[in-house]
Amino acid sequence: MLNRVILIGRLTKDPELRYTPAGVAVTQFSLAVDRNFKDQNGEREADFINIVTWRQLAETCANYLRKGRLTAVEGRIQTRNYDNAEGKRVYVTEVVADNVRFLESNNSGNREGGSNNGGGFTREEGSGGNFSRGTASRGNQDPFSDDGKPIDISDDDLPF
Amino acid sequence: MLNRVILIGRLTKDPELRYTPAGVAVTQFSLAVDRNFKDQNGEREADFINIVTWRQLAETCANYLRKGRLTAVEGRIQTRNYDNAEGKRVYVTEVVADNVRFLESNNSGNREGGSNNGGGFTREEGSGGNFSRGTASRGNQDPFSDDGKPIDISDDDLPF
Amino acid sequence: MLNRVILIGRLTKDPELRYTPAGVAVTQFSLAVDRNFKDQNGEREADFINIVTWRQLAETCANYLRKGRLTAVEGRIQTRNYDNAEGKRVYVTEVVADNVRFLESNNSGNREGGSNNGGGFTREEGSGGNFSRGTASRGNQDPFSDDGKPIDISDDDLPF
Amino acid sequence: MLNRVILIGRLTKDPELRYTPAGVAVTQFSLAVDRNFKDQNGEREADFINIVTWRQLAETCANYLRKGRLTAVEGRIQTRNYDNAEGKRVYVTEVVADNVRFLESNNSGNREGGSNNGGGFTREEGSGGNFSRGTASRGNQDPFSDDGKPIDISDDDLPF
DNA sequence: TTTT
DNA sequence: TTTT
Repeated sequence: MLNRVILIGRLTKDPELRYTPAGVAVTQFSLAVDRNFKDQNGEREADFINIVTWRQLAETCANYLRKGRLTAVEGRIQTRNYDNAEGKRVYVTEVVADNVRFLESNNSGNREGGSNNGGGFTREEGSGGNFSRGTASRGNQDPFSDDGKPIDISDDDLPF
Repeated sequence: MLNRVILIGRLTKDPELRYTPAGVAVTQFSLAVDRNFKDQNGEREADFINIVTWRQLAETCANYLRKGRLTAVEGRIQTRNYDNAEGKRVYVTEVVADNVRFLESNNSGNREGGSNNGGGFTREEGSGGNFSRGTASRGNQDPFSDDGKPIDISDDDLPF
Repeated sequence: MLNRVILIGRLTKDPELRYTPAGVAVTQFSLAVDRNFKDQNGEREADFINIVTWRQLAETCANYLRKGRLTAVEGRIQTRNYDNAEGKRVYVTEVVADNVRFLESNNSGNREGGSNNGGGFTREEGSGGNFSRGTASRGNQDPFSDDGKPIDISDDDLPF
Repeated sequence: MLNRVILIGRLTKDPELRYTPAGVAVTQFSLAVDRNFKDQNGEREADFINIVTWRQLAETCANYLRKGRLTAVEGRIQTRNYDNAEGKRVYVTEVVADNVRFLESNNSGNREGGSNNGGGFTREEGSGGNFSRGTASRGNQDPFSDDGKPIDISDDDLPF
């Protein structure tokens, strides 16, 4: 049907890049999104929302996002469940992102070092996908290039 | 910061209306949102997303939504956690709705009986809120009347 | 950067399907979206929003949407301008849709005749696109299949 | 029905604050939103989208937004029309914002001078609105305080 | 009438 | 140029 989410918040940690057995890149991170209102103690709370990205977008996120960075995420809510070690069913709700925007430059001398002059963005690529797999280095002069959409990866591929 | 969700799906059950100790109405339901793609078996899966509504919107949802109804929901993602009976921390992710749209009329002879000629909607009221509490009956001839962020300014007022 | 629109409203007329000189399908229609508030006379006004769809999505819209149908549209706002016959510059703002959802079935005995059991949808396909061109007949048993995104068509292609 | 827009872009000029005859503040500005794809010449174009804000939000925008600032806007598409000096009907499509987020601090020594440590935001207040009118000075130590749709209910109130 |  |  229709399922659309747009968030702006800050990463609670550096993103984690993994690969499925089939070599597909997956990056996860959590976004702290401050609420627009204060609680009864006058404190502004936040929602901590788990984000998942796939393939090229996963690699770009792993390369350019860092803890604390202000970031915009567009995607859809996904629910899934699995049985944990104790045999109990665990329900997971997360946002599968297909568009991520870096709202702050990487000016600190971290490994990427790049200065992104005013907001990089990246979208999940089309399904025709000759995307690089099995490696986090894109060797692309402009990490914020563009593209389309889709998802042809089964949940069975998930490494988590 | 910014946190916006828009969903269209069908209720998996009738909604559940409760009241807080302070008498505030809360309605919960789950929306099945079909995915736009098929899994590896060619099956179209769905995401099951928990929705929470408060106050007058909660009462309207309890009165007019039913299992299976096609429904649009607008709101924000909320995360919270609590310790369950076994002392384990449970993490919850849900959508707090502030706008719900009934996309199908209640034509079947159920208790509401109302025919909503082409799509009712309802919005959460402002915070000033002298909302009715402690009762599910609104006694309003048109449940799909107004709401929310009105703008009581005529176009004639425009300085441009 | 980021540019996302989601609308639910009713078509003010039947959609219009055209083709660019290069044979690319384009469908336009206008959506009447009722406002959530009433004006100073107690009347509920509407916004009339122009929608454009391309390629396969254009053909599906032309085939299945009709005047008055309740429809959900997801896309982005586009602005463009051109000089009209009198040499005056005209500014256009419209929504380029990449996801359209038919919220009402085609139950009346119109040419499509199809009953869409509870909400069809369709998304713009990926760029790999071997989409049919030059014809409005899709000959597809399921018009509500899925797909990805992109747009590799220049504005010069526009037939309007 | 449903009408939601979310944009991230840069102001093309300083915002313009005006007042209606009744003394209601209105601020207008235009947002340049870069497209996610390049045109046939390999150039990245932008959409130039007109934004309108009302009342307190208008005054905050006038005080804190400046040309070139990266800004997030949430609102709805509005269409209206009027007859111009030559008696020709002019059609206008614009976004009425109810939530604006300043994604860059005002670090340059401009009149506001404020450093907004990581993103200010502001929401349109509820309709109950005893908003200040007829003046642009808010006299508020923190212009990025809260507002909008608060929920004054503690988690302890939850019946589940 | 367009921003970095 | 506007829908139910």
